[in-house]
Amino acid sequence: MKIDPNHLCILAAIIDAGGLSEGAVAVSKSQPSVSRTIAMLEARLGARLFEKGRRPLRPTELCLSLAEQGRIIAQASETASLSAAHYSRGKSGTARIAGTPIFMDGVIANMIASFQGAFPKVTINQTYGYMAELTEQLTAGNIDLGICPVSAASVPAGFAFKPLLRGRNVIACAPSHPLARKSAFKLADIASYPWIAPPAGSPLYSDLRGALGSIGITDFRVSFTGGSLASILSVMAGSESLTVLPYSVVFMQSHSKTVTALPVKLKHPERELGFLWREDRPVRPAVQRFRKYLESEFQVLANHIEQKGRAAVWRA
Amino acid sequence: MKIDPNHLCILAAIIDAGGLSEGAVAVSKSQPSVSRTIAMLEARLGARLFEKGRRPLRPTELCLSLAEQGRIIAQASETASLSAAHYSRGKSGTARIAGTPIFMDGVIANMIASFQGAFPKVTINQTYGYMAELTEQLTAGNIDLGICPVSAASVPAGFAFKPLLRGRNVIACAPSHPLARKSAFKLADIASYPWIAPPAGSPLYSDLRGALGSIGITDFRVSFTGGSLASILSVMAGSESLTVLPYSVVFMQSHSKTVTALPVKLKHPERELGFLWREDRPVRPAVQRFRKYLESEFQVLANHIEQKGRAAVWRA
DNA sequence: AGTCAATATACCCTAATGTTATGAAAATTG
DNA sequence: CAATTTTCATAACATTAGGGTATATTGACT
Repeated sequence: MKIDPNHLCILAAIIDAGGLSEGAVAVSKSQPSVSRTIAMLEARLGARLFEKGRRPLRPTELCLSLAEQGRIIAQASETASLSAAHYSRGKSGTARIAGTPIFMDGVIANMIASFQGAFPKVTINQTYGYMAELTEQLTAGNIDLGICPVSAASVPAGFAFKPLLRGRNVIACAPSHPLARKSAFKLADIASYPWIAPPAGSPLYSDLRGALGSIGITDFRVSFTGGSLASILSVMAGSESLTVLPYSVVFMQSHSKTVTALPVKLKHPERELGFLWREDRPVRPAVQRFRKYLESEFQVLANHIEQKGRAAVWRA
Repeated sequence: MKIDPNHLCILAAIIDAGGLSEGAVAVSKSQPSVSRTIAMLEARLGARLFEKGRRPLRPTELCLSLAEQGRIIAQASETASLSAAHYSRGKSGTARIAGTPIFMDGVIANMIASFQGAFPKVTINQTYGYMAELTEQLTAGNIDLGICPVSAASVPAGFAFKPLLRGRNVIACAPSHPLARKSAFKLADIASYPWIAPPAGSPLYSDLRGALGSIGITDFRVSFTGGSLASILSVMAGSESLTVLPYSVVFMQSHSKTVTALPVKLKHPERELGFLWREDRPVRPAVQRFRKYLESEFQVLANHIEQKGRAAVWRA
């Protein structure tokens, strides 16, 4: 015979509360309702659950063993409620994000770290990809959110885009670089250093030529290409190489003193870094939470960048 | 928000069974019923439990974590059902019995042992007492069943009595006793040995005089009195003492070769050993089970006693 | 594209559960 | 020990969650 788990919970509540009336309050039901529920349970079980004619209701041994299970059930039910609440407030769950490697490594990774500090039960699933892969993965439902530089005009149909940071590229080098230590230098000097090119196919790669062209440099030597941010920084630290990086990336690395920006005004790309997602997909709470978190982080970051950048890089 | 434990069970069933329809079968409900239950749950949670528009129904992560609890609940519910079934079949629970010490130790204890072998989850709560205490304890609800010699006529109002064994007392002694080794002896010889008297107040004590009187012995020396069965047997084994015991007790001890009965025909008491209980009290299944068990054991015992007794004791 | 199998909806109905008012009985207290 | 209080049970009634059958809908597969 199957016993309704609810009834077992009520049983446990009565016993733990020390009385039918108190138990009724504990499960927020009326006293008669609980009384009748017990009576029906007894009838179905064909056994008494409380000794007859005792006013401080005394449970039988059967009742006690059933209440044991009732407690377990109440506990599980409570846990379920909590995890549902957690989930729908975005405090647990999974957010699957993907983005361009340089940004993910140079900017987002830091934010993920602090996000995880605040919401440790949210699992972040991070992968890499450029625009084409991102739209593909979003459509396939493999990721929830893309993060990449997009020119607002080129957002594909069916996708939503929320800009976070305007694109500002800078010429980056190691802090120990000869040019970084000069207060002033000629643009022509720049061209003589070896260049690190971002991974082929990345938006940065095309930015590189455009940016240098904008300051009259068309001829330069590429000494290293295709690496991740980590390898770019390593190469840069051990050489006199230059490269073009988003200022946000340089800024985020500034505390580690591995990279700095030269005070050269480049032509900035039309693109803005932002979120990309399919607008026809429901947004899971954890994703929503993560998005909001990054948005506020980026707002702070954007201010800092604007101030520091104006002072140190495009002061010209 | 409180989640109905039943719904969590259903969730678990669906996932474990690998489909809504199979899950419905698993919880023995119709498919539409389960479908609607899920839909309502989703509405209340404000979150999807299964991904929309996927035919082999795919659970969301929230669903999985809820199902986890559902499994716990199903398990607890199952356990509760089982323990209820066990209980109402008398396979678990408690039986509180009390009886006269000599019978409890000499006869019932053995039966309890075998009963416990058959029903290990039934707790037997054994205490001692004579008629007066038994009726008192029964009325107070401290015990479920009394076991003692009662003359059918003297059953108090409100009590029920079920006879198990007619009273047959014998003269008992150690197997090594001089009289036990003789094939024949005069009754007068008996009187010369020291006597062990049963505990004062016990029915046996009054039986002692009556029985010996019936064979013409009125003058005898009491060397030991008041002990339990164990002490009586010990004293008897180490001396040439005689005593009067129920033949059932002597019979049950026969395998241990610590006591034997002299072939003397005594006047048997009017009383019969039997169960005593209050007929206005509901009988718990475990008590019922125990009672039935003892009844059948006693039936067998009664036959054995009748045969063996006729052959060895009251053959005269 | 058509078929099949799985899930969702519509509809009706029963039974469980809730509420308030009230009765009964055990426990407590003067 | 009678009066009172506390606690539980019952009655009567309203509501609705939840069950079933029949049927529509929709992914998935050939």
